[in-house]
Amino acid sequence: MSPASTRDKILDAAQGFIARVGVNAMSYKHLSDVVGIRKASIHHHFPTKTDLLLHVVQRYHGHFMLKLDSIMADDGNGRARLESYCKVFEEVLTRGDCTGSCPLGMLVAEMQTLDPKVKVMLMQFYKENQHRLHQILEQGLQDGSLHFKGTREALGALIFSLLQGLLFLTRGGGSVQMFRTTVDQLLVMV
Amino acid sequence: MSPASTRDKILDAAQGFIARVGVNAMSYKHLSDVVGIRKASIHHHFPTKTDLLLHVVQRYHGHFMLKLDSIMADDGNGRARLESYCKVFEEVLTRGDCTGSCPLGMLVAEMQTLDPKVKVMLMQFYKENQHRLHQILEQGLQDGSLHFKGTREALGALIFSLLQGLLFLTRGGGSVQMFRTTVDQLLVMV
DNA sequence: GTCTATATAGAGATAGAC
DNA sequence: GTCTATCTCTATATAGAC
Repeated sequence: MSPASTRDKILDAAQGFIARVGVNAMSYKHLSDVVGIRKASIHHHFPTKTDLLLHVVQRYHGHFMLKLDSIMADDGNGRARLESYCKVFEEVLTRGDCTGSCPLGMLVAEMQTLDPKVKVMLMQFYKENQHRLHQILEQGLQDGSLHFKGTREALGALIFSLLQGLLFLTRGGGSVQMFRTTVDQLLVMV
Repeated sequence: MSPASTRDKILDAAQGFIARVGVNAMSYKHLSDVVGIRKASIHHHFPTKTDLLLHVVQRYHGHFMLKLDSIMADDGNGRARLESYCKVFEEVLTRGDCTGSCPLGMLVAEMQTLDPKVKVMLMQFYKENQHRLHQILEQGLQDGSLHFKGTREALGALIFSLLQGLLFLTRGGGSVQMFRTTVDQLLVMV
């Protein structure tokens, strides 16, 4: 891996804390301890917590969408793409120390305490996920690899809610195995 | 409604804050403002935040299970009971100022920052929900009102994750309507 | 049970030297 | 860019009077 800049180290640390304990339990002191520089130096890179948050969200959003775009570019029918989509969420769980969830999901949970600018970005994340899911589900209907009653919209909302909920609950005593089992259950139902 | 004791008012206020903003964004000052007594008086009833948390969880757990038990006592087939089960979650959303989610779901999200005693109670809540769901799904299979592939366990985990995830995401720009639509989608798939 | 007052620690943030 | 030092505010929690 390429040597990360201090700025990136801070973003990495912040993203990890948010995923594990949430924004409101993360402090500049915590970041300072992990990154190895003083609090004031963190403030040099990100003057306020909202600044930091905006950049964490933006970066994560970008990386996540790149992954989804690569799924959409792959060969494969709708079902294969839906499986890949779920796999992206599983990787969120298995990467790192396995205690985290999706940092943006965590921020949605704490949304009432955030700057409106962050809220807007979080809603955009939701919207773009829905868009990709609609495409995948539509394709699956067309190529006959997916079968379901109801609308793409409703099933898309169901799938995204399920995956985010799973990430939350898995940390409460759950395991990657439980995550997989539940996703498999979804896949036998479509 | 019966006149609530100060103790109950504190628990009500705490539960509301947890559901809306989480434990880590809730302070004794906030509670003091809502209940109308001083911080020190809150400490008289609940010396530490963990004490308060334990009682909030215990009370909510009790009330929730009473509701589920009344569902299990009603007449009705498996499908009707599953609909009632989902309705209990919808009521969490529509009650009060509509910005909250399940306080225990929120605590699960913040689990890494909590006292181990609270964690144990949260896992118990999950376990008992799973137990009720297994019963409902089994009954639905027996009486022919529900049809699904896979196991009761996997579908139970899916349903609970979905409902908790929905409560989280609905607050991020969602509505009760979206909650209902998604639950309806679940119900046409079983 | 509720109050005032206080202790102690930590938060986010800024000024200015190097 | 990083540091020391400091400001201001808020957090949890306790002591002791009424």
